[in-house]
Amino acid sequence: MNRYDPLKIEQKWQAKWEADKAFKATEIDNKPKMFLAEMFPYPSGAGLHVGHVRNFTIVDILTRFYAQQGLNVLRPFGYDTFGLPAENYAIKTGTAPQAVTKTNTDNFRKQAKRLGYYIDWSREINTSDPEYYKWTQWCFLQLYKKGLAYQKESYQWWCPVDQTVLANEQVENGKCWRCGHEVEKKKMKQWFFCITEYADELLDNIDSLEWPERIKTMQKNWIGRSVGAEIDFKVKNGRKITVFTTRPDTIKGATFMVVAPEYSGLDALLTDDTRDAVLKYKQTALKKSEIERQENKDKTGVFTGSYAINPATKTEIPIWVADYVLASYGTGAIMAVPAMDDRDREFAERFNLPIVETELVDRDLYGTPKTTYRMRDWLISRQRYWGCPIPIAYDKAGNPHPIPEDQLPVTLPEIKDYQPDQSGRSALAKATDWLKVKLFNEDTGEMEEMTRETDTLDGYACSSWYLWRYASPHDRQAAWDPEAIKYWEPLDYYIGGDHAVAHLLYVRFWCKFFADEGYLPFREPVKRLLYNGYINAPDGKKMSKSKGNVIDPLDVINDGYGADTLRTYEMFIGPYEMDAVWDPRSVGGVYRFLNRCWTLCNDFCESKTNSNVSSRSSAARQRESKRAVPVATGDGDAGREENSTIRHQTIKKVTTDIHKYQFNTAVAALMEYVNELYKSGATQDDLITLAKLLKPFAPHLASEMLEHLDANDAWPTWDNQYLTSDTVTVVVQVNGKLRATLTVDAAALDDEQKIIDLALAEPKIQKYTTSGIKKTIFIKKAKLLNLVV
RNA sequence: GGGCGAAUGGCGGAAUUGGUAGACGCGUUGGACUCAAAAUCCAAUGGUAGCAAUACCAUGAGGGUUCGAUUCCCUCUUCGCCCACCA
Repeated sequence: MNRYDPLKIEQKWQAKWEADKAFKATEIDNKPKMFLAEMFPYPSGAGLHVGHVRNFTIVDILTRFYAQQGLNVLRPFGYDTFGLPAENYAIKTGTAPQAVTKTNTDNFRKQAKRLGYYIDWSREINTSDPEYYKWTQWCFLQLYKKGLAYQKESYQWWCPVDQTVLANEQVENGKCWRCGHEVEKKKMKQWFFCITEYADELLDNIDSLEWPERIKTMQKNWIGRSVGAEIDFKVKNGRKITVFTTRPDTIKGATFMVVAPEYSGLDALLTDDTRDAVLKYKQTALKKSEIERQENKDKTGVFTGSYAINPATKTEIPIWVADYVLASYGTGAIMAVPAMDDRDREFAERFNLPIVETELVDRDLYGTPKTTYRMRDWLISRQRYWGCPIPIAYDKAGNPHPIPEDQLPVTLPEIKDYQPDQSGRSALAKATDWLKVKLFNEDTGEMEEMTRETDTLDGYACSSWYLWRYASPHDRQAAWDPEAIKYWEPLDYYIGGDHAVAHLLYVRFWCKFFADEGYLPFREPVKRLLYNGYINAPDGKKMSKSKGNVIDPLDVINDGYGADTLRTYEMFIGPYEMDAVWDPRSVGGVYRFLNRCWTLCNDFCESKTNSNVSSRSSAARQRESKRAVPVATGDGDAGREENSTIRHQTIKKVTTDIHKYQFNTAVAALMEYVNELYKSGATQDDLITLAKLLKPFAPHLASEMLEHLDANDAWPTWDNQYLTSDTVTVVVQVNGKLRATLTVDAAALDDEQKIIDLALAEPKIQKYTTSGIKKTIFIKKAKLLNLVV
């Protein structure tokens, strides 16, 4: 007898898949397509972790499920390789990020193959490959041409450790998302993408997406649309202050105004008496870290010395400066209505400002309707080396000029010292030869030596279009091929457990932009999004190197469990969208299940061979009769009809569960099936069905079984006629409590009176019905009778 | 402070257009096989009482609707996530 040897089986099939290029998608086909992808990983030096395996396995199950159903499936793979970890490693060790990236992607590829994933390896992409980032730069230039990539000088989040600015989305609780250090505000000229241009559409389309509600809500919160009005307040010195408010109807209660410390018109409001105090306040406010602002919400502020006229009441109201008003939201100035707004009231009470009850006026009486958003434009400059160079150069006057498209890519120069220079610029500033570029200056009409931009693009820019690159990953003529796009896109399934807001918002933004430019025939890039939960360590805590509680998936495989057990276990661990805790002992349970599948198949094949040999020794026969696993053979076998029911039940359960992404209960159904086959004996049909249903989860073992059984992997279908049985169990309740069950012919369900009579004939029921029956309730669908006494 | 979600045996989790609560797995206990162990196989396994049939209790707590509630409604507790001085 052959033991289940996962390592041997998996090696065999992985070699075969590799040699056959088994998972290559058909380019463009008449067949219906199915395009699936995980959120491509950042290939760290540590290799795949169990979270990757959970994510990739969900994609793999759906991919294989649809492949077995005969669809033309595309499941490519890629690496998000630009970013700080590789660069910081380069600074520390002097190893080029290019080399580190090569090592890490090679390792990721090897490990993904070791897990048996259905990946079209001919479509691998890598964001730091010049062939790829050439087109990232092309995308930038399209946005630039339309004025949606622009430069602006303003206060930005700056991480002093990583020496770079950060997008709003990359500041978490006042700290850098990468290194965790507190961020500061720094006034800098930076590049932005004008995502706010699409704010309304990004918000309005959310409801139409087949995405988890949680993610949709997070995106809505992030965009944060407020509908209100802008109102001009005349200042006594002849200027005006425009405020944004969602409650223009409360204007009569506006008893003072407040501007942010960074408010651009602040200086003009100051008087000689107030100037020193206000400037001192401004300085303190700018130095305050985000953390400090969050911890101390006591209102602070100072009077500017100026007054404005409330256009509704015509009264003079004082203008204050306070840091509870944000420069970056609305106009950076507010009308304060302490009678209506808690923050204004708190401020008024703190500084003894008047609070007057207000009667409401018509919303449009004093202002013009205006909508603002919480979302800001996307800051894309990074003062780092290991990123996609921004294809811009500056002339002598400092004006930016785009690098012509035919000169792309602007490749990263190879350098020796990756440390950013101390002036707040990336290490690229030190690549003196690379910095110089001769370009035609359209302003002067002459060729001119210009200086390249030394900022690189936020990594999120590189991942904002890779889903379209997958359609034609090696296209040298264009970022993506319109014909391939038309066939494959949009993405049918996108699966991940991170990037709920930033990445998923950016991809949607670029999609709408390129749709407007005529490059994409759709406005939403991702039809269905699945968001899987984390896997925590056996101690219930988050896995981390420092805590020493990391489970390495490759260790699990190499300990002898194999990839099939690892994959199936991670699906069985719980609902895919919930966080889960790794339980080493439960891994063994899944291994036992696969072992039982193997044993059933192996015993069946052996007994089939043996039954053709008439000269079996009686000892061999005796040995066999002691074996606990019965094997049903031949069409006339008694177990056959019985198995048809559970076989078809299992097909239905597994198929519908996969459609509902309930992978854990699909595995449970397969376990039940195997348990039943152990009891009643397995026919060839049973085993083929089992292998086919098992294949998305444990593809190596299932392939081996199908080979032994001489069968293909076409997804089985169920026949409803096998799902009904001749007899049914009817539940009999008294006052809603289970008191007895009846076994009756299925036909009897149509005869309510007969069921009642049968129930009343039961001694167990009679015990409870001596006082007479008030009412009977029979639910045919639930096969349930309730007697009310 | 606002929003969303969750709470079921010793553990992970099943089951909801309201209809047999605890599928499946882990763990535990007993047994078979073995010189022995591992592996494998079989059986039992929510709690309390009982030899048993069985009875009562039980889905975070308390109310409500209903013939019937893990499922629907109200109040509360705890935990998780998101947003948070956004005018």
